[in-house]
Amino acid sequence: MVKRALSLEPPHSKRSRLEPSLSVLVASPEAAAAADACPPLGELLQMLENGLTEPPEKGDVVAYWMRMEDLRICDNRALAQASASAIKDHVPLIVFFVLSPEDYVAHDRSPRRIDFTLRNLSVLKDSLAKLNIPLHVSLHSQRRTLPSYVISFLQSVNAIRVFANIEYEVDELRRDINVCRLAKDNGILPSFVHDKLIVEPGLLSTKQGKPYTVYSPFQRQWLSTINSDTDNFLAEGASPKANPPSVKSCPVFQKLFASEVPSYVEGFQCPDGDKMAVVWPAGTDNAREMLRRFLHTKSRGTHLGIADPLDEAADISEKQSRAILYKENRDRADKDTTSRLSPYLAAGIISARECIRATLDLLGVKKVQANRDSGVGMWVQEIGWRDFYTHVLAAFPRVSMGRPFQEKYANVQWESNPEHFEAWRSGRTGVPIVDAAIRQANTMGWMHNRARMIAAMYLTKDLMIDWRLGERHFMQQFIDGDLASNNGGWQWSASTGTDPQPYFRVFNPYLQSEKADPSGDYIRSFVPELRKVFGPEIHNPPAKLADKLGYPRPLIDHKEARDRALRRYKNPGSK
DNA sequence: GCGCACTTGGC
DNA sequence: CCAAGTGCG
Repeated sequence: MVKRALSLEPPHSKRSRLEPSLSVLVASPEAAAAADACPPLGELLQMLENGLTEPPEKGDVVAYWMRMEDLRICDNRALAQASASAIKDHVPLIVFFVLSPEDYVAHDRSPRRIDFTLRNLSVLKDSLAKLNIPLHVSLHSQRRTLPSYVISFLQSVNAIRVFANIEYEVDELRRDINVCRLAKDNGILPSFVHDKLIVEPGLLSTKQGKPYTVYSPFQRQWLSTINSDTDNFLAEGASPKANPPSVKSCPVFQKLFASEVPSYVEGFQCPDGDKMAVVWPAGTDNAREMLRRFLHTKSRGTHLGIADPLDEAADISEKQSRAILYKENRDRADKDTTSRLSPYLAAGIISARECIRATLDLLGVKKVQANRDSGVGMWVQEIGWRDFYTHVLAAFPRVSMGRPFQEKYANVQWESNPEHFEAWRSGRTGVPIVDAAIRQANTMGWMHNRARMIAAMYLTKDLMIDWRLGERHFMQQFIDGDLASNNGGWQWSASTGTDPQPYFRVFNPYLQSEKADPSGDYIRSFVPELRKVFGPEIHNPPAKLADKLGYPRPLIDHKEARDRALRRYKNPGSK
C-alpha cells in the first residue's frame, strides 16, 4: 500500500514523536477542544434551518447526491424525499455520486472499500436506469474544491434542489456546510437529512442535558425512545418513483445515462477484487439475503458463491438460527455465528432500520427487544453500539482528530518499534489468535468482532503501540471501515475512550484464544503454519514446535508487557 | 452522595 | 471472588 496522509497534513495538526514510519496525525488540544465546543453537525443543521433568502427559481431537475454511506435505493430518506419533491415540482429526478480520492487518502479508505463502492454503484446504476433515473458517477481530485465542483454540476443540469443524507464525520460535515452555503448563494435549495442511524445524533441526552458517554445508560434511553414511537424511528422510506420515459430523449439525460461507473480509482486498485466480489457480493438484494439467512438459518451456506474457510466450520447440527443463538455463540470466531452485515451497514447498502424491523418480524412483536439475555436482543444491541459511537463522534469531534476521548491519557508513552508494528500488521506476532485475526483481515477485508478486540488490545497493551496506528491499519484493510465504530472500538481497547474501561483490564490473549477459538479451527484456517496442530497447544505453541513449523516465537512476554502497560497508564508520561 | 453496572477480566 | 475506576440515575 502506498504511504498516504503524509503530504496532506492539515495545518492544525502536528506530528507525534514517533518515527516517520509510525507517525500519526494528532490535532493540537486547542484545535480539538474548539471542534468539541462547536461541533460541525450543529452548524450544518443551523444552516439548513435558515433556508433560502429567496425562493429557488424554476429549474429542470431535482438531484439526490449519493455518498459512500447510503448506497441503496429502498428505505433511503434523502432519496425518498428527493423523489417526492421531484413529483411535486413536476421535474425529473437525477442521482449523482462524486468520487473524491483525496478524501479517501485522508481517511485511510481501503482499496477494498473503494472497489466495493464502485461495484455497488454499478448495481445501483442499472437498478435506477429501470426507473428512468440516471446515476451519474464522476471524479473530482481536489477535496478542497469539491463543494464548488458539486455546485457547478448542479448548475449544469439546472437543479432546483439537492438532497443528501448527512455524514457525521468532521470533514464531511464541513464539506456539506460549504455545499449548503454555495447552493443557497446560487438559488439551489439544499436538504440534508438524518438517515444513517435509528436515532439521530443529538436527540438523546442525560438528565444533565449532556451527551451520553457511557453505553448502558445510552442504550436504555435509545431503546425506550425507539419504542415510544416505532412508527417514526423504524419507518420505511418510500421507494423513488420512476421518471417519465420521455427523459430518455432529452440530451442532458442521455449524457447522464451514458456515463459509466469506473472500474477502479487511481491509487486504490484492489489486488484481490475478484475474491472480494465473491466473499462480499454487491447490492441490496445480496445484503437482504444475508440478513434473512442470519435470522432464519443455522449456516450461511455457500449461496451466491459466498465461501470462506469458516463456512466449513459452521456447526450445522444446531436447530435454531444464528440470530437466535447469537448470545451463546457470538464470541466464537471459529464458527459461522455472526451476520457479517457490517460492510453492508457501513456502506448503507441495507438500512439499520430494515435490520431492526426484521427482528420484529422474526419475533412477531411490535416493540424492539434489546435485552441482553436473548440472541436477537444482543444483536440489536450491536446496532445500538453503531448508533452510540456515531453519537459520540457527532458530539465530540475531537475523537476523530487523533485525540483520546480521555485527555488524561494523551501522554501515555508508546513504543516506537517498527519491527513489532510490522509483525503485528502482517500477522507474525507469535501469538496465534492475534495472527489469525490479522491474517483474516488481510485476506477477507473483514474480522470477527471478538478478534478485533483481541488484536487491538494486543497492539495497545502488549506491544504498547499507539492505538491510532492500529486504527489506521484497520481502515486500510477493512471493507467495512466506519470511522465512528472503528475509532470507538480502538479507543475502548486502549482504555482512552468513552465507555470507562479501566486501563488495568488487559486481555490475556491466550485465555481469549481459548474462549474465541476453542476448536482451533479459526487459527488453523488463517495461520497455515499451524494447520497440523491439534489440541490446546495451538493457542500458545511451545518454542520447539513453533521453530519446527516455521511459526514465529512471541515478540514479548505477556506478563511483562502487561506490567509495563499498567505502569505507563498509571502515570501517563512515565516510561 | 450512594450504589449499581461494567460487550467486566483475572486470579 | 474481587476490583487498582467512574458515569449515571
